[in-house]
Amino acid sequence: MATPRWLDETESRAWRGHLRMSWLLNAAIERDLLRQAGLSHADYYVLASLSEVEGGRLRMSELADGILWSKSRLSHQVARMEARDLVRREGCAGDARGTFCVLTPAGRRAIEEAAPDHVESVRRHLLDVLTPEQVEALAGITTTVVERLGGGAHPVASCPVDPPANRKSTRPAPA
Amino acid sequence: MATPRWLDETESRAWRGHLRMSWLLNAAIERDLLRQAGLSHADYYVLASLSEVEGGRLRMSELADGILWSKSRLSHQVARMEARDLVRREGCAGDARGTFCVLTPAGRRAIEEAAPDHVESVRRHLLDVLTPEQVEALAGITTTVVERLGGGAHPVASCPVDPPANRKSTRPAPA
DNA sequence: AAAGATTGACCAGTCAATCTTT
DNA sequence: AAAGATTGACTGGTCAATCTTT
Repeated sequence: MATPRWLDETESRAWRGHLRMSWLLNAAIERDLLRQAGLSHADYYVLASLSEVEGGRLRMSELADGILWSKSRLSHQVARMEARDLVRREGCAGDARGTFCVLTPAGRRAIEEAAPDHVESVRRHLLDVLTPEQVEALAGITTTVVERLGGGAHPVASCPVDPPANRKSTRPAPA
Repeated sequence: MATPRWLDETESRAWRGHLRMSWLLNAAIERDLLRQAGLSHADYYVLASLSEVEGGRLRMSELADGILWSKSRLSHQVARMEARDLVRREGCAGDARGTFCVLTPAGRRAIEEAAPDHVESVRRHLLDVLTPEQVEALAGITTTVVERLGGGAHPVASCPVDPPANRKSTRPAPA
């Protein structure tokens, strides 16, 4: 086995920095979300995904693929959310194996109320701290890495972290 | 409440990209580490931190601060690792409240064997996929964000993800 | 047998309570 | 009372097994 190519100083800052940043960023945003909206990040992912599609309904597997979760994890999560009346499960006509996960009115309300603060939180902790060039660089970096890691198979319902519905809303495209 | 400033396309790519990248990267590296060395990422953090300090020993609180964990989490983790003979706990002369976490010979061996593959893994999934400019940009971005998030209070024992000891080793500075 | 989904047992992490030493 | 650390109960996630429909 050849002698390993250890990380140089910049590489080390990039890797360790990434680890710390992920950890701290996640903690900060989770904290904000919980305090302001009573939602976990996981809740938000699910609600946001549903809010972005026509009818607020998605097959369990589509939803799971979209947010890169295992079916099992999603089942557990949805069970809990169902108990809180944020989503509801419905059988799937045509393919009796399938199950739809559907946004309830309360779920819709929850995500729409949560979104503005959440976006603000993401800005405060990440985007507004960086220069526009850095934001662009981050977009490029993550796109490249994600493609390589096979997350390139893009999510059915786009990603989970957006503001609410892009559809019926009168809001400017929130992307 | 003012109308929220939704994310534009680049911002959205940066934020969602970060989320996906973190998730996928963590999964890939954890998988490699487990397969190649039988260690979890958490194990690696602890072992790496210890391997980087004189004597392979650190107070529990210092160790916890270094890797941004709660004392509670570290206690549980160390208890499990102690059972596997990777670390050992020792009382602290002088301050009887304190506890040292000490690398065992087996623990030292484990981290030293794991490190080369781990570094290779980090390169394969992240660093080698990026241009040198991107690596530098990532270092800059993460440094900025981490400082803002207060993780700026730098770790006592540096960060957790390095190759083994920088000290007695004959290796070129790996950090 | 494969796809869609759920379940239960188990493991890891969090939170609040506790204990000891300073 | 504060600092250092541990413990136990609870929550969330993983893995393997299961069940139904295709």
